[in-house]
Amino acid sequence: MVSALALRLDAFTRLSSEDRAALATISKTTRVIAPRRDLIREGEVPKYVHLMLDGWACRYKTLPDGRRQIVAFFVPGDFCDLNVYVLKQMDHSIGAITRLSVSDISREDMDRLTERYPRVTQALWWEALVNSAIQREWTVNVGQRTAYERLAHLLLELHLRLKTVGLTQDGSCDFPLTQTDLADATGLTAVHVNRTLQELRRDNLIVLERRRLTIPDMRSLMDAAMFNPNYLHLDHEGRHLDANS
Amino acid sequence: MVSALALRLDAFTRLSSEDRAALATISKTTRVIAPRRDLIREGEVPKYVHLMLDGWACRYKTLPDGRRQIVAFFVPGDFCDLNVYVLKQMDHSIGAITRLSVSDISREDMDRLTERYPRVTQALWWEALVNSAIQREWTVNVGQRTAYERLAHLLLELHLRLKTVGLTQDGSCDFPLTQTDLADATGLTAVHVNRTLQELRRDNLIVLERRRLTIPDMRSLMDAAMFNPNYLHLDHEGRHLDANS
DNA sequence: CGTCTGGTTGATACGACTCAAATTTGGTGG
DNA sequence: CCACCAAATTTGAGTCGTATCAACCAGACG
Repeated sequence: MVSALALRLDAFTRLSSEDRAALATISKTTRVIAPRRDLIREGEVPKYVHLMLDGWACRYKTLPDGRRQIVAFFVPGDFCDLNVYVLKQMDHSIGAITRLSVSDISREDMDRLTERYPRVTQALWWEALVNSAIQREWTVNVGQRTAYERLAHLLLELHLRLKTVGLTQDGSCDFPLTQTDLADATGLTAVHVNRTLQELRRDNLIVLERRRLTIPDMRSLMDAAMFNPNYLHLDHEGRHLDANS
Repeated sequence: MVSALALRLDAFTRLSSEDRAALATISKTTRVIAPRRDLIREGEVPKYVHLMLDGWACRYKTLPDGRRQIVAFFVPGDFCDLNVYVLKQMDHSIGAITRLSVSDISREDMDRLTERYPRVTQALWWEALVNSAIQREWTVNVGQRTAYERLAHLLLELHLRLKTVGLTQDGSCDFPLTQTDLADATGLTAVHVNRTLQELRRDNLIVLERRRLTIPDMRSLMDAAMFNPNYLHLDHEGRHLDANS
């Protein structure tokens, strides 16, 4: 049995069999979290790197008066918190969207790995830098795009990310986010998200019902969203999937 | 003469004299860039890590129709592009705000350093993770805060960051951004930035004139902005400055 | 001095928000 | 299998924050 960690890292750097053997020795603990529960909260001290095995989660921040912004979504295969490396305390929370299964990797295990296996370090850098790039694109999204473009962009990003981990079937994928989740992620209200999704449906850009998203025509949705996939940096060695089609 | 790189890294990890000696052997080339010129553009291949020695710069992204979002500001002491490490091409551009002087560090020099000096690696991780944290806060800023809070928050962040590198005098600092820059960074229009700055002035929260910013009362401005400095992670070893007062 | 960039002001328009209620969906227990 | 409930979605009406467009002004600079 190949560890989930190895599977993940293998996607973007070429691990040697020695690398893979080393990886198999760690990340044995799998934890299950109920939907809508927090994995960790702002202010707490991070102890583990979390590797998402199944389910969706989000990173979010709240303002003193209760306003909430989701700043990232996590889907299976994502690393949750490289912060453990250096930062003393969490500046945000991580919450489960669906029922979640995660693998907790201790700081010690991480250190042991990276000291000995440069490719693992390389992979972690990739993960951190791509996450930064995604975060930048989100800033652009809420800063410049209209509600219509913004939602189109977010749906596309999630679909593409799911595709790279094999979680799409033709143009469709599971989509457990509520309209309130989408609102918190885009900086819109749930009411406006609702009306805007209706527009996207009317224009035949998306089919979204019963927790399932279908994108009938990737090209048109990309145009509507002004979506440029370059920020996902899918063009690294070890990546076999194509961002388009 | 201590290299700029050493000075920077020393701020958040404790470098040994051996570390410092190694650092002195690199980063000798200093480059000067004219104001409002680009250092590097989206689509180009990153070749160097840039260390900002003097002046201000910004990271920005543009949409096909010309809309522009500034996603980060760089002040002296900041690293511009750790991307060189793994990513194949730039997904954004970096432009000079003022006349700039930067130190270009080649990928090879970086690799040589990090392989031999773990503390340097540690420092780079810190840099990358804090940049991510700042990016998240920017997403919150444009996603949730009103124009008034948003500008207050941005001005505070920049002031605090300048303070940590010794570029403030009591409550004031140089402030070369135009209202158009502020607009691009906050997702507002220049006109609205103008009116909102007037409000902040009227409320005695800021003095901003002739490229100089003064914050008469840090506490009140922080309240107005709902500013929580935790995301800047100033509480690491090696950091002597206090975030408050 | 004329030109240019950055800042300021006014009038008007619109995208997104608010509040409130109705409807649908999905899960649960009898 | 149906009744019930809570959560999620949808609809409507009215408001507001911010955008737009168009001048105008001030200082910097050649």
